Amino acid sequence: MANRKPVPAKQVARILDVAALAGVSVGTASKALNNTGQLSPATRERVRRAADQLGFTPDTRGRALQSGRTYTVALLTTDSSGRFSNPIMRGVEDVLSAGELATILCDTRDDPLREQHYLRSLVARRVDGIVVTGRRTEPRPPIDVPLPVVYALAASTDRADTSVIVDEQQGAASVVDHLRGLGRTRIAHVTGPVHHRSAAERASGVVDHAGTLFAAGEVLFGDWSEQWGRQATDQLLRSHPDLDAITCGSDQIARGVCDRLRELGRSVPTDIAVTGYDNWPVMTQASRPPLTSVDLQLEELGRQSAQLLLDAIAGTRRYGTLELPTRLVPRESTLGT
Amino acid sequence: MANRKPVPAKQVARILDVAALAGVSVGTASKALNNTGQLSPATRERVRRAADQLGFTPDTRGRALQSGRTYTVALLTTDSSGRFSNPIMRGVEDVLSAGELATILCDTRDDPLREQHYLRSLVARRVDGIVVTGRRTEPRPPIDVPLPVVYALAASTDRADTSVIVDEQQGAASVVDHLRGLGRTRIAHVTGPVHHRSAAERASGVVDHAGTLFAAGEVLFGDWSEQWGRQATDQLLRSHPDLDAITCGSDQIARGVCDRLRELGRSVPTDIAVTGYDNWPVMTQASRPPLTSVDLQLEELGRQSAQLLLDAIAGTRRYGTLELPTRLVPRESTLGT
DNA sequence: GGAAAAACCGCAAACGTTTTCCGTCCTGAC
DNA sequence: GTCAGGACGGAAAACGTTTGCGGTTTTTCC
Repeated sequence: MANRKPVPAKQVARILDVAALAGVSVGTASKALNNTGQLSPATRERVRRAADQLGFTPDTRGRALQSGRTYTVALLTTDSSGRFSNPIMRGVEDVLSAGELATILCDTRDDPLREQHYLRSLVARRVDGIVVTGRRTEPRPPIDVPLPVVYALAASTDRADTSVIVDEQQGAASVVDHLRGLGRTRIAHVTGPVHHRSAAERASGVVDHAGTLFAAGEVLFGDWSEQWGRQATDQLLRSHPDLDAITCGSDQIARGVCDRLRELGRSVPTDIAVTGYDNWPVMTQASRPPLTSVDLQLEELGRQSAQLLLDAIAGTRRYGTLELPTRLVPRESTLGT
Repeated sequence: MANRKPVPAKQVARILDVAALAGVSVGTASKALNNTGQLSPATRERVRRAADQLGFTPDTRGRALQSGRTYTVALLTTDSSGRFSNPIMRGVEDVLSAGELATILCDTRDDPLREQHYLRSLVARRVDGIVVTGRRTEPRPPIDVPLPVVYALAASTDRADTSVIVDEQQGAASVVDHLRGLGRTRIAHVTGPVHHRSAAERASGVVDHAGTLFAAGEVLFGDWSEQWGRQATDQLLRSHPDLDAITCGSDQIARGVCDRLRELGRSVPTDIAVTGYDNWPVMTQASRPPLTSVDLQLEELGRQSAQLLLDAIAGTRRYGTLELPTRLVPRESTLGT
């Protein structure tokens, strides 16, 4: 880590250089490379050769200025951990990179000042559109920019905005259906803080869909930790010793439940089946036994969001909220070995 | 999700509009807004007012074309999970967003074709520079672009390139020092695959630095799972029943070790102290007891990388590899309660 | 062989900035 | 009253591309 040298001034080829080498005008060169206008096949080929020879790549800055589009979109997220925004980002990129769009990542860290800063910067850059996402599913106030926007995972509070979210009720229902199919008839539910929208929705989904199969009196709200899963297990077994299934609002809670049941000598799933939620591999795989869980299909959510954003950019905007289905992933914690 | 309306044609103000409103030429307007040239305070103020009134934000496209810089850099990563690249990204953003630079995220998913695709796109965009990172620490082949590049976490195989990596040896040594300070004298090490560079480096760091305190005969290589941690614990207790500390190459392994020790009725840390590595909160916090671990300081690594990239862009490039220190985070698994 | 039509290609404007250079006006000194 | 110099602001080029229009050449047809 010592010596310093000046960076050599790299000269990249411009279309002017290509045109000169091919012996044509820049306009002609442009047409040749973009397969537009009417040119003889011979000149087209000659220009292409020249471009190859010089390693020419058209400067998107010029193109952006001319076309009015930057072929850039931004992902604005509050989820620093990336637990949720990473899969969404992958889905978004999937769709966008096919269309030669690039994605700028802006992590607001839940700081309104940072958010404002980023928005100004993005508007200055004339990005083609913005995908807004978060780590929680509570609806959020819309952002105020003269650009197409799609809200992913957390809907906009303005119902007229375009939002794509997860159908939590359906996810919870699929868990209940799964357990019913396995003959379970006395179901409980343990989840996170009552004021978390996802906790509340998953809980009501389970309770509503289970009907008389819900045998635990009430849902146990706590936090998203394994610790709480263990504690809740004790509570449940004391108040309702005859349970044969415990559904959880997250994989962490479910893992705590499994751990505690094992410590108490109760077999999962023979005595009691356990289900998680989120399908977080690091939890579902490491749990003993591995957890049946609900996959949020966030990559698909990202893809859909990106597609809607592209539509909005193209001028055909869809208004309102789109709810996407989840996918149940059965594992040993309900199926056994 | 039904009706479709055409998006109204949003007209954003150009500097021409500002100039017209202020009654000056565009050149003058530019100077007024950028505090350059020599203008009377009165005109300067008049132009500013006009800009405010129109909500004018200068179009970075024009600026980029004129200045030769795009004020955009890319983070090229192979780490889809984001486990490592997320903190690095945060650090990078920290430094870059202060300079009004934006960060494009490119996830290659370990696919050389995708990587090529992204590189072409980035060169076409004339980004100012690229930070290359990965989820593993093995040195990687350099990328071939006419741009400043900094390699973060995984160094370039070309030693003349600029790389910023973690000093794994130092991290391992700090664990040993910690245990020695607590009076532990019979230390073992359990880690991941032998052909993983980070596993090998951490292992040799522990062995070399522990000297005669290393009492386990040899390092146990396996995989990065809790399962392996549990299994290795059995092996170790059989072969070396008198151990008083087990150091692990990852937090997952360490958690497995703790779980198994508890199942066997051995107290952590009274009987045996346990340490992890990576300081992954979801593991260190959830483990019983919480894990003493080594923090990789990835955010700092991101900041340093970004700073070196800025230097390179400015023309003062530093060649070679910079190794950053880690930070030991003591918790109950060595300290007790 | 001539005219009409088609094929081909160049010119110049346009996108939105910044910056250099130059002209005009004013001030003040002699 | 003239001139030098400074203060101020405008005109135009430059960045790199795309595209509409018009001009020139070639082909086609009678």
